[in-house]
Amino acid sequence: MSINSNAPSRIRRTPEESRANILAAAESLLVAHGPQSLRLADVAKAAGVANATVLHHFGSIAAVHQALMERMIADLVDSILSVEIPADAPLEARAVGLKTLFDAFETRGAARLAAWLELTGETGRMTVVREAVQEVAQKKIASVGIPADMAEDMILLSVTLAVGVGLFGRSLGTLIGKPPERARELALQMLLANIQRLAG
Amino acid sequence: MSINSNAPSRIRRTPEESRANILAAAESLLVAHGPQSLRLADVAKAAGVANATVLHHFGSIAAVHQALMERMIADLVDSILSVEIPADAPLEARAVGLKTLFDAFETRGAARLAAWLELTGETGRMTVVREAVQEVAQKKIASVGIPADMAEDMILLSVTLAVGVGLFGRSLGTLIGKPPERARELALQMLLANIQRLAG
DNA sequence: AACACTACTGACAAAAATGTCAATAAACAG
DNA sequence: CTGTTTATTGACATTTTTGTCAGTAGTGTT
Repeated sequence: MSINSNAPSRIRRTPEESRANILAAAESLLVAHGPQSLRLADVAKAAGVANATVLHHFGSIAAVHQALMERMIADLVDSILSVEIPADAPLEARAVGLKTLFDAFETRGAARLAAWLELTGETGRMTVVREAVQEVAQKKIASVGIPADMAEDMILLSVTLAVGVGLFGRSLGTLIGKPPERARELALQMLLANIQRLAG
Repeated sequence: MSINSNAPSRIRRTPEESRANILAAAESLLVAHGPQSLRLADVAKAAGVANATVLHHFGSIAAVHQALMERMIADLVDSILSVEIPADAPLEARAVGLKTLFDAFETRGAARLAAWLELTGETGRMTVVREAVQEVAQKKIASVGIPADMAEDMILLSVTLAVGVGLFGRSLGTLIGKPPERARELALQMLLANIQRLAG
């Protein structure tokens, strides 16, 4: 009846794999249960390793938090920079680009990351995001003929709204008896109409 | 040299005063330093009482959290219900009403409360808000001639955006090199333009 | 096969946070 | 002034969470 009699009693990973595994577990905990569930024991359990293993790779639970913030911010910056706006089709193209940006922030993970950073006062960590946003504003949106200044305003507005939608859209929608995606729909409609009003 | 020789060495309050004092301290902690600073010792220190005093009045620190949520939600509901829309002046009146609603949620305290509830999964507590929102949608906005359905959409959108602004507006604005109030300005502009587009 | 390296772990120690309790003192009634 | 009530508190106990350490077990090398 012995199954896998020669299976290793421990999984041994490279340090990079281990760190990645632990951070992935922590991220899903953050998204599913909030920051208060990022305790050492919870993270270790979710990652399927012993408490001591987490400390072996990160030194402290606070270091896990920091690494998680940085990892999620890096992901966010990547998706911001992936915004592409073809130079030919004018208005629809802008809409698509802004929608990509919106999507990047409206992701449950990103919205919760932002809330976490804000509530813990770690806003300073997001300076990386600033550079990404400015690059998109200047190089990509401006190339379509919108002044960088106005582009930055649009992005500021989009991101604020996107995070709001990502954090509260679903629960707020169902709270007042609407389908969960309603807030998202309305937000995108308003945002696109706003582009037309300002730049159209 | 003895100053106030017969001053009481302890302050003795009524139970209601004590609870109010503690909750006020907790609220300012929440707004200034986030939910993770709502520890027993921190709350007691901020309120100027001993740890045991907090427990005497609330039984547990979790009960303090619950009471704080309920108090802040009640305040929020009050300010929602204070939305008044005079029946005569049509469009500007709608704008003023929506702005009041926006302000109620954009308050730093309310936005942080919402984020706190969301991150801790206590969304269910906000059913009281639902009733307030629906009352405003039906009785007050609808009386100006906008269908309750559309009014609810507008409110959903306003609240989502307002919370986003309240939470991230300032730090996000300064992050990308704008004045801190910029996000708020832009949000209100867009919201009002949206009213005109849909109902004007 | 023997060895070195180190990721991994359980058992334990330390620290932090929460909660208990008996004693104290403010307010008030008689 | 005396007694009763109870909000308040310091000292202590308990629980929770984090961190340490010495030993174990995979993986690659000789």
